[in-house]
Amino acid sequence: MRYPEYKAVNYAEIADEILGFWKENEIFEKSIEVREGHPAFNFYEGPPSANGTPGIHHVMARTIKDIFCRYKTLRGFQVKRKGGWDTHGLPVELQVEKELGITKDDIGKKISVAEYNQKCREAVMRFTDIWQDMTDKMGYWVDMEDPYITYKNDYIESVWHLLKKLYDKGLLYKGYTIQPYSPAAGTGLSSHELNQPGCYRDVKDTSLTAQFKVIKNSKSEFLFEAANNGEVYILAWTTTPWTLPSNSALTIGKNIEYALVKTFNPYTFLPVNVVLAKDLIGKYFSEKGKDGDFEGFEDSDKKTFPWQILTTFKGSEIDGVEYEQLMPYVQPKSSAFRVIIGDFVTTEDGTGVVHTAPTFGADDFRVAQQHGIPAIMVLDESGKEMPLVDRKGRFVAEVTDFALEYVKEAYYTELELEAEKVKQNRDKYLSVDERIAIKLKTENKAFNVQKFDHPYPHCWRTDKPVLYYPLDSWFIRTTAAKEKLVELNKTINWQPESTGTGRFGNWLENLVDWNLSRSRYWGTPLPIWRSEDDEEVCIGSVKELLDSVEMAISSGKLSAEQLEKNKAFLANLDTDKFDLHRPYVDEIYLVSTSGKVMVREADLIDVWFDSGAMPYAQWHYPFEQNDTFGQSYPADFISEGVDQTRGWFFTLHAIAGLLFDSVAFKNVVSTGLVLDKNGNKMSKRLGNAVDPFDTLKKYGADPTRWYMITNAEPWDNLKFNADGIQEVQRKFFGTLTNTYNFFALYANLDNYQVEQFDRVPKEKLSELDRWIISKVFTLVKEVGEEFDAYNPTKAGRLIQDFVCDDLSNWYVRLNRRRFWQGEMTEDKRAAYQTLQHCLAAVAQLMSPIAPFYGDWLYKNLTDQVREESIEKNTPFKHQSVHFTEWHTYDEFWVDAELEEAMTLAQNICSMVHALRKKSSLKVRQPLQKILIPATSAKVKAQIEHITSIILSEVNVKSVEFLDDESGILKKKVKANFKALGPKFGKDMKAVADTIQNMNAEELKSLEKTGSINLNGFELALSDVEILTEDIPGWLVAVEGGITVALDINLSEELKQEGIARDFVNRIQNLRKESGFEVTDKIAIQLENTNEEVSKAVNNFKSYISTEVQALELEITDLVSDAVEVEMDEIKLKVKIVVKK
RNA sequence: GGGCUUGUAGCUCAGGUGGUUAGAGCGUUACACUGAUAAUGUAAAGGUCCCUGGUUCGAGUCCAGGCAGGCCCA
Repeated sequence: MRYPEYKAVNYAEIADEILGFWKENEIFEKSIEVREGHPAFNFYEGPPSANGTPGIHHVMARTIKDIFCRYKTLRGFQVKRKGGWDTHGLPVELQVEKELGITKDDIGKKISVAEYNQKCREAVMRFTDIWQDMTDKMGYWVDMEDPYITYKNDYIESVWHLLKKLYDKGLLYKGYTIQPYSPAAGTGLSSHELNQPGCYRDVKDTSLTAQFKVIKNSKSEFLFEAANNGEVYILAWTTTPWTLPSNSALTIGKNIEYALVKTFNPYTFLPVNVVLAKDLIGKYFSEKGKDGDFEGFEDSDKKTFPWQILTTFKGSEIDGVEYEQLMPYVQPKSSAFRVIIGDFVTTEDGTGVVHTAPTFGADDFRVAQQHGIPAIMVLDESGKEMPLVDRKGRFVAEVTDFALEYVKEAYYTELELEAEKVKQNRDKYLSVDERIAIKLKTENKAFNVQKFDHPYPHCWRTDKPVLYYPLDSWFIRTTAAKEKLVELNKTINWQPESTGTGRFGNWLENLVDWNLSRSRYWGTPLPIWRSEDDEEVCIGSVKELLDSVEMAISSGKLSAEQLEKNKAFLANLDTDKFDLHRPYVDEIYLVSTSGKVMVREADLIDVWFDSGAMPYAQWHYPFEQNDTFGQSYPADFISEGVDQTRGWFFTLHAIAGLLFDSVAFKNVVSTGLVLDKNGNKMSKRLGNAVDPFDTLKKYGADPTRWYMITNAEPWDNLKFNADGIQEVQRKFFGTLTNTYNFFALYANLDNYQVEQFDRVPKEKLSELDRWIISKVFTLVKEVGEEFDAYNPTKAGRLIQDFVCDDLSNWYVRLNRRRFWQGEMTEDKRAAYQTLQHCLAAVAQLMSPIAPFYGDWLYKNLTDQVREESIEKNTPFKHQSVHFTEWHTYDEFWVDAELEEAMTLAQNICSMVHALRKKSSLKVRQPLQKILIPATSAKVKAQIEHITSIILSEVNVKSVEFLDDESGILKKKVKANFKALGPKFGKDMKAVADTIQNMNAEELKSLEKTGSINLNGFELALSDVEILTEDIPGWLVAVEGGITVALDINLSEELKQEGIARDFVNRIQNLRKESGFEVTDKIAIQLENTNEEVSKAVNNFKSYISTEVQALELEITDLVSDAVEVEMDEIKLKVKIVVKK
């Protein structure tokens, strides 16, 4: 047997078998070797973290990566893919803490930093085996033998090198971010700590709506005009009045509707004009006072405040309007006090205007930075900038009225409160907030003051309220390169495009500096050492570090203990204890040029920097393998989830743009989420997560991959439903396997072997052969285009449609006879060659998506000619489909006319089937003819080409064309709106009516001359569609401009043939039931029970005999041991025996 | 709250540049085929194209505003 035949296939077993073949023969390694010397296609693997087990979404993500790497290999590129592991970061720490039952506070107490980090190091690689296993089983090719690992010293060294380069360019600096801070504990809190239960508590604070006085200039003029040159104020609300001395901007929403309202200040009763969001007017003004009496207010009881809307406008119209500083204790360094636009402004409470103090709010800080607004700062005793509140939570001396007072009452002890009360000379202590409110009220700067209940975060250690406070942080000055990053992004091919222009593009447009600092333990340490006098050094390599340590040791400036620590560090050099992590690097003491001791800045860096550094650090650039780096940079292709847009995609882009003036990747596919079948997010907690191993085992990798890719475009979310995989199995893989089996069955019987040289020439192929080959070439072209455009979904769907519709359902079905009948003729060889060609092409085209099955199919088809092919250097010389070169595209074989004609044939057959159905004429009953009105010479010619196909498919004797002159045709005319639209526009209805009512004469004239003028409309032939229909006495179907009429009259001859065919059918069934071999010859005896049947059998004796391979066919009066067979209403008695 | 994205048949999805009758597969129902047969074919039923406005002779498609789901950010 040349071609393996399969009874039932199990796709998981195929995958296992091929996986074994790959491993044994090192197919992956060879797929790279065979492209040695070819151009490289660079792929970067985004490192997963192995501290958790892989999920089904990883199968999805990795399938995408695999597809394009395999595709590019087929296209002749060498595609190296180095794997990697992301090993640092908070999730690892949290996992370790959970396992050890400790919290961050215990680190350094219950467990040493060294032990803790050791635990992290172990935990993070714990599941690598499982990952490896999944990688194998899903058929993802990536080099896991020699992956990059972000915690390795070499990797860290490369990261340090990059940081140093940034430092040298002045792009790495120490600044601050606004973080939750507990003045009582003197420490910052992570958002994780803030989310502990019980941290948010309801408190009653003084809330204040302040009046910010607008300065009149060109931007604000329209407000003053509307206010008749009265004073204009912008209202802004805050629950933290103590931040008002630090105000430097007002933030509004660009699309929010604001109003200018004329009224009186409720405390000073002075006339004012105030700006606030229109939707919030109801919160400040009573309905009673609307358009009230302004004149009489002075003399009224002043309980009802009249108000009136003077004008309304969008936020964008007051963008940039300037105002006077509200509490001018400290002046900013540059121009401030402007209205700016922010995306976080709401109209849920307040005034729709946010008082912005960059030192005390994260939003405030960000939006101020984006708009170049300075923070209000003072200098401390050492000359460093600090906010108006110190680290203990007290106002600085410059805020004279409240100097050294705590901004929150809760920070005072009982005793201190008592003392303050005395100092204030009041019955009751009034908080800073309350006294600020009083002060502003008297200055005509407060519009509303009231108590306000709201949840506020508290420190879990001290139970005292938290402040949002600027804390030291290291930053990368990404804003300095914003323009460049935006420009570079425009050269990247994003799939889908909207992620690049929208999500990523907008992110770049609103870029803020990258906060690199993390106050943690397990991560890449920031390689910066600082002295107390702010002398600092950034270390860019291990050698530099060692040199610096040596210098420090010999400087004589270190204490005995420091000296000892340094020596201990050096002692570990060249041992496996040498480690660039904490705590070891913390125990290194360097000495500055001026002779001061420098200690390491305690921060770790953002893990995203680790992964963004992989193009360089994976090769230990620039310390090793600089050539490899150079050749593999930048990446041609990367792919990760869309959630990485601001993660890995950004960090790759930022580092490349800042340091290398380059993109890091040229093409990127961002993939959507894998949801459960109901569209819910998968989570282990909810138990709706799909286990990838179960899925791969149950359905096989190929159908799973195929399903994921063809069901939805990868950037859409996928509703994962295993039923869908089953459908793919049945529909696509089942059909393809059947088609192969069909080929194998007959090829083996005929002893047919793939012919690579002696191809039957094109002109000797049948129409169907030429058609399917034309289809294959078209398919090759289109699939290639889709893969090139990084759209695997469309590629897969094209392949699937070809296999199911064109190859199996049309080509094979219509050609079965050629395979099973007769000797090996040229025509039969042509059929084998054609089918083999199609199957081999499909094996290759599908192999990027279904790598196991593609290889399996390829091997089944070609293993037998491997040696000969190697000898003669032909395409099938390759051991695996993954080494082959992409199917050539040759116009010579493409015949668009024929493809069109065949579509016509398919439509006509479908219509005839429908007609038969209507009159219950089964296909076995031959009919005399079909009539097709030939509306054009072209259609007629096309149909003539494929007549025989139609006739045999629908079992009709002949096709006749009807031409115009016959007079049988009734024509109908329809408007062609597409053509008429541009010509007649508004008159469309009238024109359509005119066309509808055209009479036969007019239509004839239009057809003859090509134009006609009706009701003043000049119509061309192309402006209408002419249809024919209704042929009296015939069954007629009309579809897409083609009309088919079926003659349903049955002659005696046709009836008999129908019976003969039925008879053949029953005999074939009998053969099969009796278990005869396909090749067995038989003898038939039929009992003469029905005259009509006997007559038909007699008349069609030779036809029947050929069909059922009967050597004898006898009709007798009595057949012993006959079997009873039903044929419609007739009961037959027949007997068949094998005849040797 | 902002950015991006999705919404078409019971389910999963197609529907360049607007064109009057919106398609496919699965599922359902009916029928057919029976030398690919634990396959296969044909047909039918099934639609408020998320909603409301607008532009247009004409909107699933373009515009505006909503609603609902998702992701990221806050």
